[in-house]
Amino acid sequence: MYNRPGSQLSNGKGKGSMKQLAFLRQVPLFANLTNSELQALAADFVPLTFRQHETILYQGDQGEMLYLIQSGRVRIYMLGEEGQEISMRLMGPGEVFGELALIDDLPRSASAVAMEDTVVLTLPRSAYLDHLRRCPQLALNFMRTLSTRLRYTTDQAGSLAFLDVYRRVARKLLELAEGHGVAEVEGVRIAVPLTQQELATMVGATRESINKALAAFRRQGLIRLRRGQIIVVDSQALREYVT
Amino acid sequence: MYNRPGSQLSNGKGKGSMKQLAFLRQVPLFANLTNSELQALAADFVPLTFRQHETILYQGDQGEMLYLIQSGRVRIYMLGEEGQEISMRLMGPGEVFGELALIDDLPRSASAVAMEDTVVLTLPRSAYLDHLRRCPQLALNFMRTLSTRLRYTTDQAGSLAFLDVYRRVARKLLELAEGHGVAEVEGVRIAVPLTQQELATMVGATRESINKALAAFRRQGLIRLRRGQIIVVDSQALREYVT
DNA sequence: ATCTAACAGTGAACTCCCTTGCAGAAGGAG
DNA sequence: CTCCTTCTGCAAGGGAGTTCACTGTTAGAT
Repeated sequence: MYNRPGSQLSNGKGKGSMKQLAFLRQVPLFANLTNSELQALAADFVPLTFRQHETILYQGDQGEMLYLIQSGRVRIYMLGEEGQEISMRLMGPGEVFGELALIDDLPRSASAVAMEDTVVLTLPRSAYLDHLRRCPQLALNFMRTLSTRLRYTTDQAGSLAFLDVYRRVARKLLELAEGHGVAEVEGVRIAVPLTQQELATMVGATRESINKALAAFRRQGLIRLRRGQIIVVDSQALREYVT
Repeated sequence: MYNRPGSQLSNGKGKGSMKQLAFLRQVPLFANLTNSELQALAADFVPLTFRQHETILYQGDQGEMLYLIQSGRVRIYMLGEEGQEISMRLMGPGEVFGELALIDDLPRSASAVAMEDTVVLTLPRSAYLDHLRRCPQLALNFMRTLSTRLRYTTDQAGSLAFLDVYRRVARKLLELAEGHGVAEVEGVRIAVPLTQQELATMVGATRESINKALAAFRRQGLIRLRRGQIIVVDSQALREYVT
């Protein structure tokens, strides 16, 4: 775009475009795109803001948007027959959700809720398909994203089938520390406000079972607990526990 | 390459190409491709034959091939720490596996075994990537395939988390009847030789639990059992049971 | 400053399912 | 035909995890 003066970049949508572009460039889905491709994408994005605990999209709805998290955290979950939740994934900035419904045109398979105040960039279905058609690199990235997701989900199913609750909790803690952790003096703090109930939905167990597992890990000095906060002290020991 | 007349279609590999093309055309992954695109693909496929119970690929291996089932059935499964199996899916003619490793270059996440004598068409990684680049329709189809798989896997994880063994069995029976069933006088026969042990790995339970569930369903007249064969008599009642 | 709702911690009873163990039936190999 | 292996069918016992019931704690509202 820098070789096309007076671009549409500085129009209404494009506020803070330089920063925006820098952000988009580091999103895996948009890796290795040319400047003009990125700018074309950026022009179509519409930001939306959600408060903590607000629902972004509902399971069963028709899917018309792709969502990219700019800031905040989003939890994706499914609802069982009797209202039980199971969380499929927990996402942060740079991650994308809502893509499936765009491709196969089926209703949304899960709901999405903001865990904190969150800003998402939305891209309408038709625009996304357009870009996919025009930009082979984007298509390739998208396949890679889907592959990654597929491996992750498969893995999750595997751990539900193989592991007991304690191990599933340990595993999830490590995953959360890896993906949403910040290093501190005590250890790696999981930087998402997370109730035991929510953690329970992520490993497919009850809140009480999670409480027991966490208490055990705390007694062994593997983790430290604050209200709504978990600090992984000895990730090595946790890792060994899972094995 | 594909617009070069006197194509390499009728060379060594292309034996029975008319039939081959007809087969490829009905594979979802290759839907809506032009003749020349299909022929280009067909020229790169190499058929391989596997006997019943032979392993086609091993979890942990490096993935260099895409597999398309021409005839037979293939079961995909993962191995747990202590050698326990969990089956991820059961596939028949026209279905594709081994695609993930092609895209993200990671080791195979699961093993594949032939449930019957099976013929697969294999496509080398580089050839597939080539075709993906050249043929946008193929790329789109591939995304759709991945989407479908992702929904399926997510669903599986959900049922592991939500449902008890009886319901999981009922659900799996319906799915098998749908995907691999043949209509008969008694009901829909599941046309895959399937031991209770294998069924157990598909729902994440023990062989004994499966036996109990099947016996219960048989007593209620929902299914009929032969050795290695299951006939779904009352699929409606089964469906209601799951709910 | 107090009240209230949501969150965290724990124990007892119960339940589903796994484990263990065994016996009968069916199929393939010799 | 007979042996041996694999598959199927049960049942008692045990254990991991859920359900239920309750108390203590903390944040946020009034």
